[in-house]
Amino acid sequence: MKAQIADLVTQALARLADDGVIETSAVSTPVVERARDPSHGDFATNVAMVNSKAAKLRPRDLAERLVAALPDSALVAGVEIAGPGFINFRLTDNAYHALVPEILRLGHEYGRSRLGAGKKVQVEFVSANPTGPLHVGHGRGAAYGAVVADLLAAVGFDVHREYYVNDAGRQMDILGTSVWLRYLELCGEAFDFPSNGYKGDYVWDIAATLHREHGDDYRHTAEELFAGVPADAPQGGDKEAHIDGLIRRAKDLLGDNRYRYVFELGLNVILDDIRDDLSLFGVDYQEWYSERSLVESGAVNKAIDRLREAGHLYEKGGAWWFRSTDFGDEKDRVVVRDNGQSTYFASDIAYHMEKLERGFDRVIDVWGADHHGYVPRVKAALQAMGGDASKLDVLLVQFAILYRGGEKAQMSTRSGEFITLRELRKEVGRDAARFFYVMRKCEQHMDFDLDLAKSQSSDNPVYYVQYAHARIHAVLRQAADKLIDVTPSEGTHNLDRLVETHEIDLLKTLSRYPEVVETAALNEEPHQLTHYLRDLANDFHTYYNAHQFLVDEANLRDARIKLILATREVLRNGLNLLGVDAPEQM
RNA sequence: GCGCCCGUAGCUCAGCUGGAUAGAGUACCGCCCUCCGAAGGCGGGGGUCACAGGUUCGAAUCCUGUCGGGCGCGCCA
Repeated sequence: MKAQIADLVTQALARLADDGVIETSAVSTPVVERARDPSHGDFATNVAMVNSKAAKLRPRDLAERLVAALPDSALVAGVEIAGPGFINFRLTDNAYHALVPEILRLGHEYGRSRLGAGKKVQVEFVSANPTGPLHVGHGRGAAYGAVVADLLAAVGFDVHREYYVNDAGRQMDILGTSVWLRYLELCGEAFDFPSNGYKGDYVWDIAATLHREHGDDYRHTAEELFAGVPADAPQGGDKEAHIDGLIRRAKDLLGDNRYRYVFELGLNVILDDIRDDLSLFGVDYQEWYSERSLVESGAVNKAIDRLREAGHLYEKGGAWWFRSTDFGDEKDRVVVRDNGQSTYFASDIAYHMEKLERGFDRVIDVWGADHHGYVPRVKAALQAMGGDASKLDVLLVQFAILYRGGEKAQMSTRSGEFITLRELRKEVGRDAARFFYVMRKCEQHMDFDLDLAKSQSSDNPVYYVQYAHARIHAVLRQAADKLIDVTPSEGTHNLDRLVETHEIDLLKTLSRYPEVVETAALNEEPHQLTHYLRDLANDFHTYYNAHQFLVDEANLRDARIKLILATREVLRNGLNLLGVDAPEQM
């Protein structure tokens, strides 16, 4: 609808250009916006003000010339010049009526477009280390990334959702060793658990599985275990040196195969849990990309060699450094440690290079805001390797602070650990969690009110929107009870009966939906959709209160039923994009 | 100290990338079910857009500085 108005303006501009009033080259593409104030009509454009200099006319004079040059359109009921030179368009009711059969015909396609023209976009999100269950901090990134991906798909991009699995590296060794240590405790060995080990209950669970299935096969004595290991922090030592020592002992005592078995047991159990958790949260991926596969395929070493050959590496203190400061980073970064191990950053260089090589037109990373300092070095590496760093966009998601009873609730009361995503889902439900997480723009710190998310009242925006959908179904059920046929008539039949203010307002809101999806997608702003759906639900509830739908007069009833069926369609489409259920009953 | 993000109604937040008189929800007060679900609707009060400059026809929005809050500045990931 907006595009149709913009088209009229473009034609008017072209006419003026033909007449030599303005130079074609100077004409900027017209910006047509929804009028904020109803008294300004439905759409407004500022072209006259923007182009007044190029036309050497005062804005209002140019506006008059433009209005005179506008082609006739059945959509437009009136055009006015207002304020400093705005051109306001008022549409006919018929223009809105025509929308209803279009929405009913398009169904779940209404709001979708081919704007993205099938361009390949990768969205990588969550990518939490598989060293424990997802907690609520990951939840926002999960919900946000999933909706951004779905929005991009809705406007015609070819979207590839990916989870980068950090299954290599020191943290995973710490996990594997933690599992083995808990296993040894189950075998009856007594010792102090390392202060830097993973202490969550889930580690016990994995260890118990190992013990149940393999008895004492993996047992070694505590004395063997701690032989030559530096002291832990509580004993006046260093916790990092202590855990590294234990990892070394685990590898030595178990040998490659058995160590790997324990390591993979821990990895697989946790990864399965994460997959399951995300799937129940309505988050699905096309690919789970393994960091270890990058290491084992040699891609990481290849990336390092490539940087070295291009002269971007230097040796200092036994380590290899990437001169990222050449590309705007604050300081240089280590890619190979003095012990010969490549860093996480080295894997990430290889990974991001590989993303570009896979042929994505655009690569989106969704990261927690605490990683923001990491962005310049990744972009620096891509540049250094000759990649197009502008294809990479990193979207930073701020933390969500949970509140319960007005108090901060970051810790789980039971375990004393961070509240898991699973616990959140159980407490407030998937729909509320998904909706709340994307209600705010990502760079905004968010207060997540658990009590509100749980409440089944109009205060709760999720219920408010879902209720509008359920209410429409209640009307249809009511019609069925009264044996009223609600099959909509063809095309625009009877729609000229929709003349009430509430009806036109609702139609206008319905017409906005494709624009909302488009801007929400292109700006990666799911919150625009949540706000829109609240508006739409509000328009519907207001209408519902003001007018009866199942009236005796068949033609009017048909028109109203068609309108609420169209409303149902848009509510459902919008909620679907958010990963929220559209219930028929509540 | 340096870098990134954020300061808008009592509270939680929008504000369509520079437009017209700054908007919602919530909370507070007052109304509305003989009527399709009151999980709803209507009305009311409430603002120095943190502060100070600058850019221009026009600034909550852009630039600079100050103040306040969050995060980051590892041979961790």
